[in-house]
Amino acid sequence: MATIEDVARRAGVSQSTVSYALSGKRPISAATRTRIEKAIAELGYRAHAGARALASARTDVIGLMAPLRTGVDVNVIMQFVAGVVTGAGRAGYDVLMLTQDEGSLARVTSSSMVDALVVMDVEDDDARLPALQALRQPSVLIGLPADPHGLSCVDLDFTQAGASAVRRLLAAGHRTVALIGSPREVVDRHTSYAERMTRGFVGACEAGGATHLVLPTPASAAGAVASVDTLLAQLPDVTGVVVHNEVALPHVISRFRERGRDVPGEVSVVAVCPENVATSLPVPVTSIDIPAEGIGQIAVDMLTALMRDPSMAEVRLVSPRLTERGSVRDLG
Amino acid sequence: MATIEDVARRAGVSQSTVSYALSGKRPISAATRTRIEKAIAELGYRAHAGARALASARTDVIGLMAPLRTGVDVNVIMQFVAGVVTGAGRAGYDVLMLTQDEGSLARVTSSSMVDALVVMDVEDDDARLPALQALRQPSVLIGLPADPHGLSCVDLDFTQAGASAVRRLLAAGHRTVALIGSPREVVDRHTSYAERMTRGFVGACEAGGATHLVLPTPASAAGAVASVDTLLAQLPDVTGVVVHNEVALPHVISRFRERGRDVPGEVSVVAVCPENVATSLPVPVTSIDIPAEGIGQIAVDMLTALMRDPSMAEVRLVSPRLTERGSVRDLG
DNA sequence: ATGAAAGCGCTAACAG
DNA sequence: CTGTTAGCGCTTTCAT
Repeated sequence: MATIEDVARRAGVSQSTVSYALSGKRPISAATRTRIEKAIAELGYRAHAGARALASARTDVIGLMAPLRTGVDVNVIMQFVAGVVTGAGRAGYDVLMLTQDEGSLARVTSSSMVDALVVMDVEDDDARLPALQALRQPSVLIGLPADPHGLSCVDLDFTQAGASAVRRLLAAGHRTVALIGSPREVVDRHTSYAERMTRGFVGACEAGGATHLVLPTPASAAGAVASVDTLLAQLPDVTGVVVHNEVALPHVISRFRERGRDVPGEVSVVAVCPENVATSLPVPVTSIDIPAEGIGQIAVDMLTALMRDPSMAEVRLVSPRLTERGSVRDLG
Repeated sequence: MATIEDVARRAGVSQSTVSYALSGKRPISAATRTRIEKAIAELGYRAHAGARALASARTDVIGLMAPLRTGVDVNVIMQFVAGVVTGAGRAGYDVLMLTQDEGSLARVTSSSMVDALVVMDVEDDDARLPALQALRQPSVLIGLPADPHGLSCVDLDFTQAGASAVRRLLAAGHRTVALIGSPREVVDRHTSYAERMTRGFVGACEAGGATHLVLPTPASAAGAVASVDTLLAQLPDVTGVVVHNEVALPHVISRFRERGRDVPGEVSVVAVCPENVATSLPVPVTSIDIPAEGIGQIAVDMLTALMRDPSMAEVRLVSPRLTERGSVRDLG
């Protein structure tokens, strides 16, 4: 591998001139710049990342802690990851994947492997928050803990999403509604989005005087079937359902039909899921989009802002937008 | 951040002694070792990754090129990624996520950001192969190109899987069968697993004298419905179906039922998908498991072997295993 | 506008 | 068993 010294020699300049030509941190005459660029091209030179990191105390790498575990919706996760990776690429960063364990956080930060962190799957009272806050490197959470500890956060406003879905059903005249939500294990570890979704749902139901039921549901066809059956047993006159469980969604709809309740004839459905899921079902479903890829990119933007100015911490909640696709029937 | 020199001073030894104590590359007396460990603990010392990489020419980072694009099955992808990340963690490596573009490959290798590479979503005649082969860093492909170019490869033996699924149906007396396969765009770019699956399927059908049809199918409910309808139109007396499309699978089954063909009463199904997908459907499905996570880990094992001895290149095809779950009916 | 040179923190030869 | 020291390749002052 060619070094910066090889380039300098070939271009007939000093190392520092090459370095400055590369970084643009001081003016270089057009003639010199041309010779340097030529030498770089001829040698196929690329700065050694380790050497650069050692000298500059920057790695241009972002750590990404993503839940590679079950229960969470892999499809949504992948979209977040894709957003972070492409956003990072655009900003000149690479992405180091970290596992969920506490140890990897300390390891990559204290060995200076990463300049910053994106943390997903945040719990309401997340154990990692104090550690993150104490770090030299800035971090952005995808999710919203009960107490952000001064950390930057970004997420869809799930409270609003839950409320908005309910209000859509109420406006259509529905008075008995249910939430088919995240799997029990996700709820049990107080994952931020599940809590907020439930709060928004319940709050709007109570405000609107609607009879309601919340059903944590496994991310599987069998789980969806079981939840629908439970729902029909406990709330036989249910007419409106909010589904915040991408895997269950199609099976929820087909189970209602198997049980003789047409969608949207007898039961109206509002989903909270990525747009591509809502549109690729046999029947298009009215939904609130989870703009996962966009949020991933916003997370990176916030991170670069923080690296420029560490005082820029903020909480950003993306407002939900409901798209009509005809799966809600007006009882009016 | 504490440096190795801080540790050395505090322990009353030289830098190199600390370094050797850490690497275990030469014997250290118990007493010294204890003092060093104490100093490390007290200072919370961690070696600077960049400095280490510069001095040792190793980063302990593996690059992972995964398809964050549509068409491929995100669920399966995530399982591969999870396998690579956990396998890497176990072997003492971190994982750098790379996007699919040609450029990122050259960038991370020539700047010495990674020691080795795992490449997913390999196409039959993949454009990246010559570049990979020319690299200083070893690489392992998940998938099997037409010509491996001397590179290491690992994958499920999809040819066998396709053949085995067909033979199961033939053994049960089925004579008219179809393959509901990967999306058109995946097939069109000659993705290795899709090609091999089709070959195995068609080969076994021809060998067994079965009437057959191959239907590339979008990874969506709507796509599944369309494929079933097409199938019933073109091959009305079909009795056996092989499904190699995880997203479509549940919708294929329910569409058959909607069209009056019970599964497995009228139509038998063999799926090729991860085990958790086959078992979490309303009706368990006889399937050939794609051991994605295991293959990801094997890829890392092969990589560490290659780093020890670059001449260890090999192609490993994991033999498919069919698990009965009752979705194939014996026609006697 | 350019050069010389001092580190950045670690590893691994070389020397005992 | 331990210490001394020469780099690894780059960035960035300090000079000019």
